[in-house]
Amino acid sequence: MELYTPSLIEPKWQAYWAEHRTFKTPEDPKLPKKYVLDMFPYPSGAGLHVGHPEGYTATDIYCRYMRATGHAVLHPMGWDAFGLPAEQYAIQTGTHPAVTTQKNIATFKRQIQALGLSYDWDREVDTTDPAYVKWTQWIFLQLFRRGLAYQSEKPVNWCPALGTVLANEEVIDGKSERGSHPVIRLPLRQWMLRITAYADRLADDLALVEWPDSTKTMQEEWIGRSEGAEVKFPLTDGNGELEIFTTRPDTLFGVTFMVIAPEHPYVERLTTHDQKAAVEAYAHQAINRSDLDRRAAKEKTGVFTGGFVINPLTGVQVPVWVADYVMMGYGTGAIMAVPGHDQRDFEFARKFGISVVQVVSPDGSRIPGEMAEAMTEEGVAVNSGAYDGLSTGDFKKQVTEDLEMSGQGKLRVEFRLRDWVFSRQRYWGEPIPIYFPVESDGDPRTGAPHTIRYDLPMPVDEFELPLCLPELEDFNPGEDPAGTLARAVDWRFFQKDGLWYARETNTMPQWAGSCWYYLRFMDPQNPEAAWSQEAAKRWLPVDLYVGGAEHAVLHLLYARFWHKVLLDAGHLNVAEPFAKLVHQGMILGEVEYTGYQFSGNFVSRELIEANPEGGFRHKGTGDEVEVVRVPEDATEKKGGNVVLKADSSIVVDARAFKMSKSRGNVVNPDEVIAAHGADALRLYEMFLGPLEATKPWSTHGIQGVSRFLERCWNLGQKPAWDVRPDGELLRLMHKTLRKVGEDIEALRLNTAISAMMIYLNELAKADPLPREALEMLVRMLHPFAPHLAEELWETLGHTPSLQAVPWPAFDPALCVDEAITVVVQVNGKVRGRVSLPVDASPEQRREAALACPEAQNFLEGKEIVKVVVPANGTLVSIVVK
RNA sequence: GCGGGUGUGCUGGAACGGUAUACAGAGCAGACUUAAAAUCUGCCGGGAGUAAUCCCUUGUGGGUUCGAAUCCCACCACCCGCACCA
Repeated sequence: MELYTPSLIEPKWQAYWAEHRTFKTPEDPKLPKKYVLDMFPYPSGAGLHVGHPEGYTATDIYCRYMRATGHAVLHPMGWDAFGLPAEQYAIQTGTHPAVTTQKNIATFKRQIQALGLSYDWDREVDTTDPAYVKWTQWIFLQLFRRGLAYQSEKPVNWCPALGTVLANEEVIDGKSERGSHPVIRLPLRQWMLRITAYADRLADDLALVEWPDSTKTMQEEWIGRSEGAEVKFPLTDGNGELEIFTTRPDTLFGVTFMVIAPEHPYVERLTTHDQKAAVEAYAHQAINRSDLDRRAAKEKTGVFTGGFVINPLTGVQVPVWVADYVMMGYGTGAIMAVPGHDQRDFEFARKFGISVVQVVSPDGSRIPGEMAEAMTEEGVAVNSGAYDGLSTGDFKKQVTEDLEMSGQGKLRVEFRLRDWVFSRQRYWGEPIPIYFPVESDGDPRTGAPHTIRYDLPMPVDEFELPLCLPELEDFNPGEDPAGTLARAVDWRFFQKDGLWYARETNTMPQWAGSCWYYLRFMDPQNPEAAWSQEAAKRWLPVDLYVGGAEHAVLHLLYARFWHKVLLDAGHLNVAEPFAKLVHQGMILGEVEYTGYQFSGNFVSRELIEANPEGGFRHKGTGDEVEVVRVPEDATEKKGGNVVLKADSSIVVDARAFKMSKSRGNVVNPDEVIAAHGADALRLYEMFLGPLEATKPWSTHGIQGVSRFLERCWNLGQKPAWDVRPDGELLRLMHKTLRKVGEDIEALRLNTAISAMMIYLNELAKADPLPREALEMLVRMLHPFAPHLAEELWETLGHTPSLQAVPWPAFDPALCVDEAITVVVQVNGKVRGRVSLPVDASPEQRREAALACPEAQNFLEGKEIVKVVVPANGTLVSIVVK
């Protein structure tokens, strides 16, 4: 008998599929379509990770099943290939990022192909390919023409030493996280995309898609729609008014002060002479604090401006303060403060001794004396003049109408979502296809004095696209905030009709390419357009999109935004790009056991706490303790804890961690394939648990599926006979067919595999082995372990490919057992079982249950109160007293 | 702090409100073998009992129900997201 040797059969079938274009997307328009998409990877230098094949295998199984059930399947793969690591590597080594990128793509592609994934490789796209960049830039121009791409001078964290803009997370105490270089808040010219113009539709249309609720919620919260009122508070000098936004206009009678952001344009106007020095010092200090610092501050800070405004409803003069808990970027950058009913305002009032007034009550009664805490819930108005007694909801509606009538306010909807900063001062990204006139006395390339008119952006003509990156020797960002490309003067400056122009030197962020790759896949080679109308009509929306939850907001929100813009521009026909979304869970490293030691002696887990400065310490003594790895076989489970075998009073930690290079717990798919084969890796990752769950990898666990595949192989080598399967085996075969099909459709791949294992266990006992029953196993196994299935199919005397064989149908009549076992419960406890024919009536079940001998002991001498016979249940419940 | 999720044998996990622990892994025992590996067979939540059998068990405590891992309430632990958003 031949041995199961994955290393022989897997390359054979991979070559067969490639040669025969087995997974080419069918053109036949009569077939129902399925567009199944994986989030394409960034081809990093580290190569594929076992996390990648998880989602890819799930969609592969789904696609192979869908092809076998008569669907035209579009299942493409490509590369999200612009990005920082290749550029960092270029800075260090001088290797052009394009070279590194192509090398990494080749590795990724080899690894993905070694998994036997059924992609239509004729549709491969690479975001760095000029033929792709051309259309990314074309989409940018669509945005620009529609006024959705604009420039702004937004203050950003600029680090001159590192020559780049840093994210807020990368700035600690005003210094760069790496190297502690000073970071300054610099207003830098940036390209922005007006995603806020689509905020409403991005929130509303979440109702149209079948996505995990958690992801929908995250997007909703990110967009942060809130309805409220804009209210105008006139300045006491009669010279204008301070506009605020509030979601609680019903608390207008409780306003005891106002707060404006340090950046607010009215700061100067409202500040009195006496307060000028204090306000200026505070504002200067606050503006230079990074957002992170501002957030980390526990205590409220602020300064009184000396100025007052008038409450439009009460006519009372209200003092105006400057405080950094109010931000310029949201609403109007100014608030009415109601300390009685807002936690932040309450804290501020407490600190600065401002009075607190109650204007909402749970039941209409007033709290005697000072309020001890802010009451933020809704209720009934008190202390609010003519509005007293109104519920919060009615009050809001009424007062908003009243303010609108008198021109003092109006309904307003605010979003937390901000416009998208779309430019990067980096090399390895798509150039933004914009140029500007240059006022110059000579050749600006040779240093002639010149002024770039950034206020007059001009789009590059479409026929000139793609606008490619210039060649550079040095990829270092340098000190010029205009970006790396500013140094490529021959590329940057050009002459047209005797006038000088300068190209935009910022590039697009990595998100750009991934915003529309699913569209290019529909028509990837089209030289005339980014995609054809026919392709869009045929394939959109994506029916199933599988990828990590880490993209829940950013990528998925950006892509939806571009999609809607392109829809409005008439290039698309469906409102949402991704009809159904599934996040595969993370695969963690192998479980690790860690103990804590102080001067060589183990200390039990419960005596340890995290040290605020990092590391761990003894709770009692405060001594720093050492974290040590403990081998698994030195531990055992006791009670709810894992303890040392040597000393069961020492509790240790047992948990799995995210795979990371630094932890050294990364599992390399190449090694797993070499040891067990791609089919085993595929099957193992699917068998591990539900697709969406976070699961730890276990080296032992792969043995189980490996054995299963081997047993399938061995069975396939045994002589099969042309006898019809019958009896229990036949019924099990049909039940398994049904379950496997249903489970694949619902992506419950772990339970589909266990159903096949059960079927195999039964099939292996059959003697003689019925050919049909064996062939069904091979056909069911095909989406999961395609190499093995193709090989067995050929061994059984069939012509490849198994992919062309339709999915076998099950017979519902054979999916039920011949006899049913009815469980007899007495007072909710199982007391016996009776066997009855399938078609036994409820009355027969009831009688049989009451006659059940084992149950008699529990019925004797008792009064039967009730007998429950559930409609389609295999159970009878007897209640006695 | 707010929002969401998860909690089941030694481990990964299974279970339309209806026989909890399917299917695997690890472990133990046996067969085959000179031996080991591989393979095959059996056992495998805890407790009591010679046994038939009984009692307990799905993070903890309540509730709804003939019946709860599943539904409801409170709490605990862990994970993820957001975090002065007016």
